[in-house]
Order: sequence, then C-alpha cells, then structure tokens
Amino acid sequence: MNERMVSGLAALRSRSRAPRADELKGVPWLAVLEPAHARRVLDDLRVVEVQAGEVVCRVGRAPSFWLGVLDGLLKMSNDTALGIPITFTGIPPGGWFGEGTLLKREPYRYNILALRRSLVAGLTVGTFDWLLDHSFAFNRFVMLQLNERLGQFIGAREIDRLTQPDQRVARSLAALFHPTLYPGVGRLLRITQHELGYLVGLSRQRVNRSLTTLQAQGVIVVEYGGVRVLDLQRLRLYGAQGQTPS
DNA sequence: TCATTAAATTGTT
DNA sequence: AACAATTTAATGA
Repeated sequence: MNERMVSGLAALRSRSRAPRADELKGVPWLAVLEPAHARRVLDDLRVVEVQAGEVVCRVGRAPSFWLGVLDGLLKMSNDTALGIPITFTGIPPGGWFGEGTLLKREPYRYNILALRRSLVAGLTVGTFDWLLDHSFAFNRFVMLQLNERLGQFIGAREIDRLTQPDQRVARSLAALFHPTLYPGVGRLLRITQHELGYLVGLSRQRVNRSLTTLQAQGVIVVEYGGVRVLDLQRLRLYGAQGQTPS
C-alpha cells in the first residue's frame, strides 16, 4: 500500500553510496575472504537506505544483486499472484539473501519489503559469480547458508501449521535469532511488537501477551523496542513434545 | 550536562 | 481501535 515508484534495486543503482568502515563489520562473509578477494568486494559493494514500507525486490524481477541487511528489518514473503501468502520470514541485520536466484539465474521468487528504515547492502551479480569462481571460502559460506536456510524454510512451514499463538511467536522469534544466518542479531533483537505481529500474523496485542508469557518462563526478556533471548534452545523447542513448560 | 518536548513503543481494555 | 503509561530521541539552554 505504501509502495514507491523506485524499487530498492533501482535505488541501489541510483542513490547508493559506498559503505563506511563500521558498516562493513556487519558483513559476516567479508572476514573469511583473502585480501585480494576482499579488495574486489570493497570496490563493488554499495549500500542504500530504504524507508519503512519500501519494496527492496519484487517477484519476477531479474536479479542483479546479492543483498544483505546491515541495519533494520526486512520482510520476505512469497505471496503468489493468487493472493495466498504462504511464508513470511523476517530478515534481521547480518542476513544475506538472493543467492538461490542468482545461482539459477531466475527471476526473484520473493517480495522483500522493509518493515522499518533499514540499511541494505548489495553485491553485483558479476562480483558474486567472480567470487564463486575464485574463492573457496566464499563457496563454503554460500553452501552453509543455503543449507541453513533450507532448514529454516522447513521450520517455517511447521510454524504455519501451529495453532497456538505462543508457539508461533516463539518459533518465529527463534528463527530470527539464528546465529549463522543472522549473526548481526546477537542476543538482542531489535524488533517492535507491532513488527513481530506483522511477521507472525498475529495482532500486536496477542504478541504482547505471548511475549509476556515467554518472559515469565524465563526464555526471553522483553525490552523497549526489542527482545533479548535467554535460552535459545527452549525458544526453538517451545511447545514441542517432551518439553515441560516450567 | 541537564531539562523540556515530541515521538515511538508498550501494556491494557 | 483506543487509551494511558513508559521509554527514547531530539532540542536547546
């Protein structure tokens, strides 16, 4: 409803800038590269600030960037033309996405929009391919990421079937705290209860109740504008068989 | 640095 | 959807 004429990808071409040194610390795979490879990346990497509600990439567009979240929060959905949104996934800081479509040279299969003002980084497809051809470390990173994401999507389908709000909130939160996919999150996830409700598909009020419940059980701590995880394992397994909600 | 104000977020109905 | 309470961010002295 609040879409711009300029998509985020076009914005990455037009109003992007080079990343600052402190922003590069939010690029987890940069540290694994050899100096020569990293230099080429630094030459290519661009960042752009997107506003809340702005579309970063849209289904059907030809992929031209590998994209990462340096700050903020994005929402990925694969809602089809039939109007049935199947899977929602939040992408917090440290998350990189789009490698699947880049590898297959297919159009994007997802809509990505910013839930809040965010800083998005982009690596051009040419440099992405070049890294795959030249860096074992980069290949390992991408392979690991694809594997982890596969597990997360399977988990997302289970979340869709869960009926208990507390379970849905717990699992969705746990997915956002994924240390490999989203290393930028750490133990404190910056997300409002409104945003979480939008991701999980619940009202803000219901999310608030679930968060209160989870906090009472010592799994998380609810903070202003964020959630701190105390026990990621229990958050992941919340409501599963054999789990005693103490 | 501190006080004031506006805006955002939370907790509740 | 609406309300009050709380927290943060911004502003200026």
